[in-house]
Amino acid sequence: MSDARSAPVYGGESLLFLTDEQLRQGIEAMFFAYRGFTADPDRILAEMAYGRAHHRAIHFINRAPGTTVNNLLSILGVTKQSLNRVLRTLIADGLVESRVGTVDKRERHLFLTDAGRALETKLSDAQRARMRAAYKDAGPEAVAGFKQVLEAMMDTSMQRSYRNLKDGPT
Amino acid sequence: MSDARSAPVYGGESLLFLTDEQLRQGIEAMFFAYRGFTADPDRILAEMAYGRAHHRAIHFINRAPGTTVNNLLSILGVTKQSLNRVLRTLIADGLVESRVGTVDKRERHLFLTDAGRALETKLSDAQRARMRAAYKDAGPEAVAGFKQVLEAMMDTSMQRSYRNLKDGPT
DNA sequence: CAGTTTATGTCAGTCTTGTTGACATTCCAA
DNA sequence: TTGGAATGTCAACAAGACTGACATAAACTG
Repeated sequence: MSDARSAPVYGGESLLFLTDEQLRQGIEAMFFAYRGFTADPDRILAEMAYGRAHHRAIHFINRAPGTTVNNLLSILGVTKQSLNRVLRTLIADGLVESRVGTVDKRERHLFLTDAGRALETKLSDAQRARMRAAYKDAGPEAVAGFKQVLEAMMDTSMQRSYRNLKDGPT
Repeated sequence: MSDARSAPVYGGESLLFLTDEQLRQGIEAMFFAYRGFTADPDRILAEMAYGRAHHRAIHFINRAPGTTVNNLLSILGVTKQSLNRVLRTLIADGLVESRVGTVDKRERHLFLTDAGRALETKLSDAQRARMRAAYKDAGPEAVAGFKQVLEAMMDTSMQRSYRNLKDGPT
Protein backbone atom coordinates (compact mmCIF):
# COMPACT_ATOMS: atom_id res chain seq x y z
CA MET A 1 0.00 0.00 0.00
CA SER A 2 2.88 2.32 0.64
CA ASP A 3 4.92 1.06 -2.27
CA ALA A 4 6.49 4.11 -3.86
CA ARG A 5 6.70 2.21 -7.10
CA SER A 6 3.04 1.19 -6.94
CA ALA A 7 2.62 -0.20 -10.39
CA PRO A 8 0.85 2.00 -12.90
CA VAL A 9 -1.62 -0.58 -14.09
CA TYR A 10 -3.36 -0.23 -17.41
CA GLY A 11 -7.00 -1.04 -17.81
CA GLY A 12 -9.30 0.76 -20.18
CA GLU A 13 -7.26 3.89 -19.57
CA SER A 14 -3.97 5.00 -18.06
CA LEU A 15 -3.91 4.88 -14.29
CA LEU A 16 -0.76 6.93 -14.02
CA PHE A 17 -2.71 9.55 -12.12
CA LEU A 18 -3.02 7.10 -9.22
CA THR A 19 0.69 6.72 -8.49
CA ASP A 20 1.84 7.49 -4.97
CA GLU A 21 3.74 10.49 -6.29
CA GLN A 22 0.59 11.90 -7.88
CA LEU A 23 -1.35 11.33 -4.69
CA ARG A 24 1.37 13.00 -2.67
CA GLN A 25 1.17 16.03 -4.91
CA GLY A 26 -2.56 16.17 -4.40
CA ILE A 27 -2.06 16.03 -0.63
CA GLU A 28 0.40 18.90 -0.74
CA ALA A 29 -1.88 20.87 -3.06
CA MET A 30 -4.68 20.51 -0.53
CA PHE A 31 -2.41 21.67 2.26
CA PHE A 32 -1.18 24.79 0.50
CA ALA A 33 -4.52 25.64 -1.08
CA TYR A 34 -6.36 25.47 2.21
CA ARG A 35 -3.99 28.07 3.60
CA GLY A 36 -4.82 30.35 0.71
CA PHE A 37 -8.49 29.54 1.10
CA THR A 38 -8.59 30.83 4.68
CA ALA A 39 -5.98 33.60 4.42
CA ASP A 40 -8.23 36.51 3.47
CA PRO A 41 -11.00 36.02 6.03
CA ASP A 42 -8.37 35.24 8.66
CA ARG A 43 -6.81 38.64 8.10
CA ILE A 44 -10.15 40.37 8.60
CA LEU A 45 -11.02 38.28 11.66
CA ALA A 46 -7.66 38.95 13.29
CA GLU A 47 -8.47 42.67 13.42
CA MET A 48 -11.55 41.91 15.47
CA ALA A 49 -11.32 39.50 18.41
CA TYR A 50 -12.57 36.67 16.25
CA GLY A 51 -11.13 33.51 14.73
CA ARG A 52 -11.92 30.96 12.10
CA ALA A 53 -14.48 29.25 14.32
CA HIS A 54 -16.56 32.43 14.41
CA HIS A 55 -16.40 32.65 10.65
CA ARG A 56 -17.66 29.11 10.23
CA ALA A 57 -20.57 29.67 12.62
CA ILE A 58 -21.53 32.89 10.86
CA HIS A 59 -21.27 31.28 7.46
CA PHE A 60 -23.60 28.41 8.20
CA ILE A 61 -26.10 30.43 10.21
CA ASN A 62 -26.34 32.73 7.22
CA ARG A 63 -26.72 29.78 4.94
CA ALA A 64 -29.47 28.16 6.99
CA PRO A 65 -31.19 30.84 9.09
CA GLY A 66 -33.15 29.52 12.04
CA THR A 67 -30.99 26.42 12.32
CA THR A 68 -30.70 24.86 15.75
CA VAL A 69 -27.54 24.55 17.80
CA ASN A 70 -27.63 20.79 17.38
CA ASN A 71 -27.91 21.02 13.62
CA LEU A 72 -25.04 23.48 13.43
CA LEU A 73 -23.05 21.10 15.61
CA SER A 74 -23.35 18.24 13.17
CA ILE A 75 -22.43 20.48 10.25
CA LEU A 76 -19.37 21.92 11.92
CA GLY A 77 -18.22 18.67 13.48
CA VAL A 78 -17.16 20.10 16.83
CA THR A 79 -18.42 19.58 20.35
CA LYS A 80 -21.34 21.63 21.54
CA GLN A 81 -19.22 23.15 24.28
CA SER A 82 -16.76 24.44 21.73
CA LEU A 83 -19.49 25.86 19.53
CA ASN A 84 -21.25 27.33 22.52
CA ARG A 85 -18.31 29.50 23.49
CA VAL A 86 -18.21 30.94 20.00
CA LEU A 87 -21.95 31.47 19.88
CA ARG A 88 -21.93 33.15 23.27
CA THR A 89 -19.49 35.82 22.11
CA LEU A 90 -21.35 36.32 18.84
CA ILE A 91 -24.64 36.74 20.70
CA ALA A 92 -23.06 39.04 23.28
CA ASP A 93 -21.62 41.15 20.50
CA GLY A 94 -25.00 41.37 18.80
CA LEU A 95 -24.08 39.50 15.63
CA VAL A 96 -26.27 36.47 16.25
CA GLU A 97 -29.73 36.18 17.74
CA SER A 98 -30.85 33.05 19.58
CA ARG A 99 -34.60 32.44 19.76
CA VAL A 100 -36.16 29.79 21.94
CA GLY A 101 -38.05 27.29 19.81
CA THR A 102 -41.81 27.62 19.76
CA VAL A 103 -42.67 23.96 19.27
CA ASP A 104 -39.76 22.54 21.26
CA LYS A 105 -38.58 24.99 23.89
CA ARG A 106 -35.31 23.14 24.39
CA GLU A 107 -34.15 24.20 20.97
CA ARG A 108 -32.55 27.54 20.17
CA HIS A 109 -32.95 28.85 16.64
CA LEU A 110 -30.08 30.96 15.38
CA PHE A 111 -30.25 34.02 13.15
CA LEU A 112 -27.83 36.69 12.03
CA THR A 113 -28.64 40.25 13.05
CA ASP A 114 -28.04 43.10 10.62
CA ALA A 115 -24.56 43.52 12.05
CA GLY A 116 -23.97 39.80 11.70
CA ARG A 117 -25.06 39.86 8.09
CA ALA A 118 -22.74 42.79 7.46
CA LEU A 119 -19.75 40.86 8.79
CA GLU A 120 -20.79 37.76 6.88
CA THR A 121 -20.83 39.76 3.68
CA LYS A 122 -17.43 41.24 4.38
CA LEU A 123 -15.87 37.84 5.05
CA SER A 124 -17.67 36.17 2.18
CA ASP A 125 -16.64 38.84 -0.27
CA ALA A 126 -12.98 38.36 0.58
CA GLN A 127 -13.17 34.60 0.31
CA ARG A 128 -15.25 34.60 -2.84
CA ALA A 129 -12.92 37.06 -4.52
CA ARG A 130 -10.05 34.60 -4.26
CA MET A 131 -12.28 31.72 -5.22
CA ARG A 132 -13.56 33.62 -8.24
CA ALA A 133 -10.04 34.41 -9.37
CA ALA A 134 -9.05 30.77 -9.05
CA TYR A 135 -12.15 29.59 -10.88
CA LYS A 136 -11.66 32.11 -13.66
CA ASP A 137 -8.04 31.11 -13.96
CA ALA A 138 -8.78 27.41 -14.18
CA GLY A 139 -11.94 27.48 -16.25
CA PRO A 140 -15.31 25.74 -15.94
CA GLU A 141 -14.13 22.24 -16.75
CA ALA A 142 -11.41 22.35 -14.13
CA VAL A 143 -13.95 23.65 -11.62
CA ALA A 144 -16.24 20.71 -12.32
CA GLY A 145 -13.36 18.34 -11.66
CA PHE A 146 -12.37 20.25 -8.56
CA LYS A 147 -15.81 19.83 -7.03
CA GLN A 148 -16.03 16.21 -8.05
CA VAL A 149 -12.79 15.27 -6.31
CA LEU A 150 -13.60 17.29 -3.19
CA GLU A 151 -16.97 15.62 -2.87
CA ALA A 152 -15.39 12.20 -3.21
CA MET A 153 -12.99 13.12 -0.42
CA MET A 154 -15.75 13.70 2.12
CA ASP A 155 -17.19 11.23 4.59
CA THR A 156 -20.72 10.27 3.71
CA SER A 157 -22.08 12.30 6.62
CA MET A 158 -20.34 15.39 5.27
CA GLN A 159 -21.58 14.64 1.76
CA ARG A 160 -25.06 14.70 3.16
CA SER A 161 -24.52 18.07 4.85
CA TYR A 162 -22.92 19.42 1.71
CA ARG A 163 -25.73 18.32 -0.58
CA ASN A 164 -28.40 19.48 1.83
CA LEU A 165 -26.94 22.96 1.77
CA LYS A 166 -26.46 22.83 -1.96
CA ASP A 167 -29.82 21.53 -3.05
CA GLY A 168 -31.89 22.43 -0.02
CA PRO A 169 -33.20 19.80 2.40
CA THR A 170 -35.60 17.33 0.90
CA MET B 1 -19.14 42.31 -5.25
CA SER B 2 -21.48 40.61 -2.82
CA ASP B 3 -24.43 40.84 -5.14
CA ALA B 4 -26.21 37.52 -4.85
CA ARG B 5 -27.65 38.07 -8.29
CA SER B 6 -24.21 38.86 -9.75
CA ALA B 7 -25.05 38.86 -13.40
CA PRO B 8 -24.07 35.76 -15.33
CA VAL B 9 -22.36 37.56 -18.15
CA TYR B 10 -21.79 35.91 -21.46
CA GLY B 11 -18.56 36.30 -23.31
CA GLY B 12 -17.04 33.66 -25.46
CA GLU B 13 -18.47 31.08 -23.06
CA SER B 14 -21.00 30.82 -20.26
CA LEU B 15 -19.79 32.28 -16.99
CA LEU B 16 -22.51 30.67 -14.94
CA PHE B 17 -19.84 28.83 -12.98
CA LEU B 18 -18.77 32.16 -11.49
CA THR B 19 -22.03 33.03 -9.77
CA ASP B 20 -21.91 33.72 -6.05
CA GLU B 21 -23.93 30.57 -5.44
CA GLN B 22 -21.40 28.46 -7.33
CA LEU B 23 -18.55 30.05 -5.43
CA ARG B 24 -20.32 29.46 -2.14
CA GLN B 25 -20.67 25.80 -3.00
CA GLY B 26 -16.98 25.63 -3.74
CA ILE B 27 -16.21 27.21 -0.39
CA GLU B 28 -18.35 24.68 1.43
CA ALA B 29 -16.84 21.84 -0.57
CA MET B 30 -13.38 22.94 0.54
CA PHE B 31 -14.50 23.07 4.14
CA PHE B 32 -16.04 19.61 4.21
CA ALA B 33 -13.36 18.01 2.06
CA TYR B 34 -10.54 19.31 4.23
CA ARG B 35 -12.14 17.61 7.21
CA GLY B 36 -12.15 14.33 5.30
CA PHE B 37 -8.63 14.99 4.13
CA THR B 38 -7.26 15.17 7.68
CA ALA B 39 -9.62 12.71 9.36
CA ASP B 40 -7.64 9.50 8.91
CA PRO B 41 -4.20 10.73 10.02
CA ASP B 42 -5.86 12.63 12.88
CA ARG B 43 -7.30 9.41 14.19
CA ILE B 44 -3.90 7.75 14.18
CA LEU B 45 -2.18 10.75 15.74
CA ALA B 46 -4.74 11.01 18.50
CA GLU B 47 -3.70 7.57 19.76
CA MET B 48 -0.18 8.81 20.24
CA ALA B 49 0.44 12.15 21.95
CA TYR B 50 0.72 13.87 18.58
CA GLY B 51 -1.34 16.30 16.57
CA ARG B 52 -1.64 17.63 13.08
CA ALA B 53 1.39 19.85 13.54
CA HIS B 54 3.59 16.80 14.06
CA HIS B 55 2.19 15.20 10.95
CA ARG B 56 2.99 18.24 8.83
CA ALA B 57 6.56 18.39 10.10
CA ILE B 58 7.08 14.69 9.48
CA HIS B 59 5.57 14.89 6.02
CA PHE B 60 7.81 17.67 4.79
CA ILE B 61 10.97 16.36 6.44
CA ASN B 62 10.33 13.08 4.66
CA ARG B 63 9.68 14.90 1.44
CA ALA B 64 12.86 16.97 1.64
CA PRO B 65 15.35 15.14 3.85
CA GLY B 66 18.12 17.32 5.20
CA THR B 67 16.00 20.44 5.02
CA THR B 68 16.84 23.19 7.49
CA VAL B 69 14.59 24.51 10.21
CA ASN B 70 14.25 27.82 8.40
CA ASN B 71 13.21 26.18 5.18
CA LEU B 72 10.64 24.06 6.96
CA LEU B 73 9.38 27.21 8.62
CA SER B 74 8.64 28.92 5.35
CA ILE B 75 6.94 25.83 3.95
CA LEU B 76 4.72 25.33 6.97
CA GLY B 77 3.97 28.99 7.50
CA VAL B 78 4.20 28.94 11.28
CA THR B 79 6.49 30.66 13.75
CA LYS B 80 9.76 29.10 14.78
CA GLN B 81 8.58 28.89 18.39
CA SER B 82 5.61 26.88 17.31
CA LEU B 83 7.63 24.60 15.06
CA ASN B 84 10.35 24.28 17.65
CA ARG B 85 7.99 22.86 20.23
CA VAL B 86 6.91 20.20 17.77
CA LEU B 87 10.43 19.39 16.60
CA ARG B 88 11.68 19.14 20.18
CA THR B 89 9.20 16.41 20.99
CA LEU B 90 9.83 14.57 17.73
CA ILE B 91 13.59 14.63 18.36
CA ALA B 92 13.14 13.61 22.01
CA ASP B 93 10.97 10.70 20.89
CA GLY B 94 13.58 9.61 18.36
CA LEU B 95 11.51 10.18 15.24
CA VAL B 96 13.57 13.05 13.87
CA GLU B 97 17.30 13.58 13.84
CA SER B 98 18.84 17.05 13.80
CA ARG B 99 22.37 17.31 12.40
CA VAL B 100 24.50 20.43 12.64
CA GLY B 101 25.36 21.69 9.18
CA THR B 102 28.84 20.95 7.88
CA VAL B 103 29.28 24.02 5.72
CA ASP B 104 27.18 26.37 7.87
CA LYS B 105 27.27 25.20 11.46
CA ARG B 106 24.35 27.43 12.47
CA GLU B 107 21.99 25.37 10.42
CA ARG B 108 20.33 22.17 11.59
CA HIS B 109 19.50 19.63 8.95
CA LEU B 110 16.49 17.49 9.68
CA PHE B 111 16.08 13.79 8.89
CA LEU B 112 13.60 11.12 9.80
CA THR B 113 14.92 8.18 11.77
CA ASP B 114 13.73 4.67 10.96
CA ALA B 115 11.00 5.09 13.54
CA GLY B 116 10.09 8.44 12.01
CA ARG B 117 9.88 6.93 8.56
CA ALA B 118 7.68 4.17 9.90
CA LEU B 119 5.21 6.66 11.33
CA GLU B 120 5.34 8.73 8.16
CA THR B 121 4.43 5.67 6.14
CA LYS B 122 1.58 4.82 8.44
CA LEU B 123 0.12 8.32 8.25
CA SER B 124 0.74 8.65 4.53
CA ASP B 125 -0.88 5.34 3.77
CA ALA B 126 -4.04 6.35 5.53
CA GLN B 127 -4.20 9.71 3.80
CA ARG B 128 -3.28 8.35 0.39
CA ALA B 129 -5.88 5.61 0.63
CA ARG B 130 -8.64 8.18 0.88
CA MET B 131 -7.04 10.32 -1.80
CA ARG B 132 -6.73 7.33 -4.09
CA ALA B 133 -10.38 6.44 -3.60
CA ALA B 134 -11.43 9.99 -4.37
CA TYR B 135 -9.20 10.16 -7.44
CA LYS B 136 -10.43 6.83 -8.73
CA ASP B 137 -14.00 7.88 -8.15
CA ALA B 138 -13.62 11.16 -9.99
CA GLY B 139 -11.34 10.09 -12.82
CA PRO B 140 -8.19 11.59 -14.34
CA GLU B 141 -9.79 14.60 -15.97
CA ALA B 142 -11.46 15.67 -12.76
CA VAL B 143 -8.14 15.23 -10.96
CA ALA B 144 -6.43 17.53 -13.42
CA GLY B 145 -9.08 20.17 -12.81
CA PHE B 146 -8.86 19.64 -9.07
CA LYS B 147 -5.13 20.38 -9.06
CA GLN B 148 -5.51 23.32 -11.39
CA VAL B 149 -8.04 25.06 -9.16
CA LEU B 150 -6.11 24.32 -5.97
CA GLU B 151 -2.94 25.76 -7.43
CA ALA B 152 -4.78 28.89 -8.51
CA MET B 153 -6.04 29.27 -4.96
CA MET B 154 -2.56 29.49 -3.46
CA ASP B 155 -0.53 32.61 -2.74
CA THR B 156 2.45 32.91 -5.04
CA SER B 157 4.82 32.04 -2.21
CA MET B 158 2.94 28.80 -1.63
CA GLN B 159 2.87 28.09 -5.33
CA ARG B 160 6.63 28.33 -5.27
CA SER B 161 6.91 25.90 -2.36
CA TYR B 162 4.44 23.57 -4.00
CA ARG B 163 6.23 23.51 -7.33
CA ASN B 164 9.62 23.15 -5.71
CA LEU B 165 8.46 20.02 -3.96
CA LYS B 166 6.72 18.76 -7.06
CA ASP B 167 9.45 19.31 -9.62
CA GLY B 168 12.47 19.49 -7.33
CA PRO B 169 14.34 22.75 -6.73
CA THR B 170 15.93 24.31 -9.80
C1' DC C 1 39.46 42.72 13.34
C1' DA C 2 34.96 44.95 14.94
C1' DG C 3 30.41 45.20 14.15
C1' DT C 4 26.29 43.49 11.92
C1' DT C 5 23.45 40.09 10.16
C1' DT C 6 21.71 35.42 10.00
C1' DA C 7 20.16 30.90 11.85
C1' DT C 8 18.69 28.71 15.57
C1' DG C 9 16.89 27.82 20.09
C1' DT C 10 14.57 29.08 24.56
C1' DC C 11 11.50 31.24 28.08
C1' DA C 12 7.33 33.49 29.28
C1' DG C 13 2.81 34.84 28.34
C1' DT C 14 -1.50 35.12 25.56
C1' DC C 15 -5.27 33.64 22.45
C1' DT C 16 -8.22 30.51 19.88
C1' DT C 17 -10.34 26.45 19.77
C1' DG C 18 -10.65 22.02 20.72
C1' DT C 19 -11.65 18.58 24.70
C1' DT C 20 -14.32 16.33 29.08
C1' DG C 21 -17.26 16.72 33.07
C1' DA C 22 -21.13 18.48 35.56
C1' DC C 23 -25.57 20.41 35.35
C1' DA C 24 -30.24 22.73 34.16
C1' DT C 25 -34.22 22.62 31.38
C1' DT C 26 -37.57 20.58 28.58
C1' DC C 27 -39.91 16.89 26.34
C1' DC C 28 -41.85 12.41 26.01
C1' DA C 29 -43.15 7.83 27.02
C1' DA C 30 -43.90 4.11 30.29
C1' DT D 1 -46.05 11.28 37.35
C1' DT D 2 -41.70 9.91 37.09
C1' DG D 3 -37.54 8.72 34.82
C1' DG D 4 -34.87 8.82 30.71
C1' DA D 5 -33.49 11.28 26.52
C1' DA D 6 -32.58 15.51 24.13
C1' DT D 7 -30.94 20.18 24.13
C1' DG D 8 -28.22 23.62 25.62
C1' DT D 9 -24.97 26.13 29.28
C1' DC D 10 -21.05 26.74 32.38
C1' DA D 11 -16.32 25.55 34.14
C1' DA D 12 -11.86 23.79 33.71
C1' DC D 13 -8.21 22.15 30.98
C1' DA D 14 -4.98 20.98 26.82
C1' DA D 15 -3.02 21.59 22.20
C1' DG D 16 -1.11 24.54 19.27
C1' DA D 17 -0.94 28.80 17.31
C1' DC D 18 0.91 33.68 18.34
C1' DT D 19 4.20 37.75 20.04
C1' DG D 20 8.11 39.53 22.43
C1' DA D 21 12.51 39.26 24.57
C1' DC D 22 16.71 37.23 24.73
C1' DA D 23 21.04 34.04 24.11
C1' DT D 24 24.33 31.84 21.25
C1' DA D 25 27.02 30.81 17.50
C1' DA D 26 28.50 31.44 12.98
C1' DA D 27 28.90 34.04 8.86
C1' DC D 28 29.51 38.16 6.46
C1' DT D 29 31.04 43.07 5.68
C1' DG D 30 33.58 47.11 5.78
